[in-house]
Amino acid sequence: MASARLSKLEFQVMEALWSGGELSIREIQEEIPARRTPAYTTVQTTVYRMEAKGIVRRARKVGNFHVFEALITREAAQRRLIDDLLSYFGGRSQPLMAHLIESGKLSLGDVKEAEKLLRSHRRKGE
Amino acid sequence: MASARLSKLEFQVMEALWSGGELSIREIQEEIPARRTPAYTTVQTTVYRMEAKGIVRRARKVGNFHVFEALITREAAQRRLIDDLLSYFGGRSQPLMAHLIESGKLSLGDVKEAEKLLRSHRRKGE
DNA sequence: CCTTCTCAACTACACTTGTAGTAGACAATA
DNA sequence: TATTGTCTACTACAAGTGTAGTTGAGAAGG
Repeated sequence: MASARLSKLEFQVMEALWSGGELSIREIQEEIPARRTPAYTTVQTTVYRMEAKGIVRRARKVGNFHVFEALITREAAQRRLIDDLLSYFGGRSQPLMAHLIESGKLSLGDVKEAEKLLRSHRRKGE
Repeated sequence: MASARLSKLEFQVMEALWSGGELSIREIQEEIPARRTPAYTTVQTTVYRMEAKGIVRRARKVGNFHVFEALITREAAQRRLIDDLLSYFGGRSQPLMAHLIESGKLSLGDVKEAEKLLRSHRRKGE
């Protein structure tokens, strides 16, 4: 139940559910923004597998179709993703930062904002 | 040739090669810091697959064993890893930063250093 | 009511990755 | 030289994931 590692497609399914609340397979499929949209049954298989893993659940049945809902939060999933990445770097975030900066993916504004966030976070304790 | 996605174990193999230069399978295996060290043949299989993918190469033969070397740089591999992660966040690094801060993985010192790095990076242009 | 559409449920398959065993060649050593 | 250890090369296999087809049931529309 902790959080579970999500594959790319699974993450996209979750993204749809986090944004859209309770959705049918069809709705999830339509929500997936991929250039090449996966077939309905591809999404269906993935959702079923996620159900087996306990990361989504059938919320209710509407007519002849089911409506699914997320069982883990976006924050937990994102954190898991990041922790996995960090494990490649021995848990240190410095190499990560360095790369973001070098490849121009981090602006001075981003850093400023991070700093502000960090200060307020520290004020709150923990 | 670009960079290729590396799995965890593959990354550990590369880590050994990046640090140690040219190594035999045995040496790579011994270098892998995992709590539970994989069997010799597990490492061997992985290295062979990496060879097929063109990310390592047999540098030379010493006695009856081969010595392998890395064909991609640590920087390229790390960048690929990070880009893959960012693709989960729509390419934006802000959510990443926020998580790092919230989970206490980013200190004020880290941010300060990032800022410094960013400024000097910008001075150099690009 | 008959036809058509849409789902659910199941099955299938290929590829990647972690995992490791086996057979045979070769080297080192007693 | 006979024995023992170490490598290479090959084979095997299960889990996870992306991919999608088939079959049958039920809804919707004419």
